[in-house]
Amino acid sequence: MFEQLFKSIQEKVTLNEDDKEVYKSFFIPKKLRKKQTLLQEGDVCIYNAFVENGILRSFFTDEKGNEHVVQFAIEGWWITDLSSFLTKSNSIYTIEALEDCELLLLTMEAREALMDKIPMFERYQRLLLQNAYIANQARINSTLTETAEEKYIKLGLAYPGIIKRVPQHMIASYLGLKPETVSRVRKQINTRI
Amino acid sequence: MFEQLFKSIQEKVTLNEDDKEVYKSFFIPKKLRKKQTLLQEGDVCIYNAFVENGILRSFFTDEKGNEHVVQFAIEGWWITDLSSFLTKSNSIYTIEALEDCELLLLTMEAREALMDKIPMFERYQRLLLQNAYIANQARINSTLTETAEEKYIKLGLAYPGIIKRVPQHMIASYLGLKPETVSRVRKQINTRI
DNA sequence: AAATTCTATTGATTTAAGTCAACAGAAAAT
DNA sequence: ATTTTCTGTTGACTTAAATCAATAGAATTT
Repeated sequence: MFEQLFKSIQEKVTLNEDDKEVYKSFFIPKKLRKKQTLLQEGDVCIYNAFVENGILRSFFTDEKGNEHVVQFAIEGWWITDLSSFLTKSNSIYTIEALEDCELLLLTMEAREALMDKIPMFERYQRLLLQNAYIANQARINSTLTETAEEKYIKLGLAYPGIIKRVPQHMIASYLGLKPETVSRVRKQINTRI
Repeated sequence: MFEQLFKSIQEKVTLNEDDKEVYKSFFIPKKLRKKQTLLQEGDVCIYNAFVENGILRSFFTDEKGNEHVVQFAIEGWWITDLSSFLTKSNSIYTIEALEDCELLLLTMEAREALMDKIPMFERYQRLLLQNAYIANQARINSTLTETAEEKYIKLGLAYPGIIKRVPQHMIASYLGLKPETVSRVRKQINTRI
């Protein structure tokens, strides 16, 4: 159950056997069936979730009633509404399992206690946040400069696993495109090969 | 010279008089004239800059030769290319003064030493990063859901100081719009009043 | 003071992506 | 097994914003 988590931590900071037991005592294992939610729009996001297995998305609904996918998270990734989690404000996002999932959950209290006990965990968290910030910056640049086709191709290159496992209309939503547009982009790409 | 910095720190964490002297010894004061750059595309970004006075922008140039404004920074804000700064990679961004500026610069070594000496500075930095991450998330959502007019109006509401001090075509660039579009949006808004 | 560059506006036209609608195979639910 | 829902495709048409081009006042530079 903790393989992916320890792998992720070891990629960024040192991790010894004693630490592992501490980690095990702070995370809450949780299974989620496909279509079940970890967070509902309007609720406070009380968990920072690590994905051991499966895939989830976070999304919000705009005033016109359209859903917008904000993030996908597969094995080895974290997912939460950071704003709601940190400030205990009501979330505008829903986090939903797209497949059956195995998660490891961390409450704010557990997170802080863990940072106290294992300083390297604080560094790990900071590195994650830095990477997430840089990735978001790249995503903004992408939406501002690329055509529909470029966006789709780059996503496929960066995260082939996600494009294969997620319905196409959710990929479209993540890219800020309509399903019809993604369908046409794919057709276009295929006829060029 | 340090008023804005101390004000910013005090808004987030505790700050005593001894700390102030430590801070003063680590930051490098730097004046920049309008149009001078703190970072040139292709160079490694070796400074994390705090703006005491003035206004700057960071931007990049895409393959088609179009400039895209990534960030503005006014008094009390930080600006850097975080990716280049952290990984010592060559930056794709240029950081340029839009007015004469007074900056306080922090090298990576000074930043780490400061975090060592003043643990509260690490917390302050983490809080800044969290806020920046949340703001970027909101910006992504905005570009995916809002019309040109909504983007312009919201920017004006959120940062009236920036819209007043920066040429309109840079506002357009920041919003992912063309100058002509912003001009038309403004006309539209005015005729409705 | 004159020349040059920068900035913003407006009009005419184009275009990338959106919208609306119909269809059909795949997957899930009963 | 057979409805029902989900998912992806395609065609016809619309639209928001981009593009191209001309203009002119403001700000800088010389």
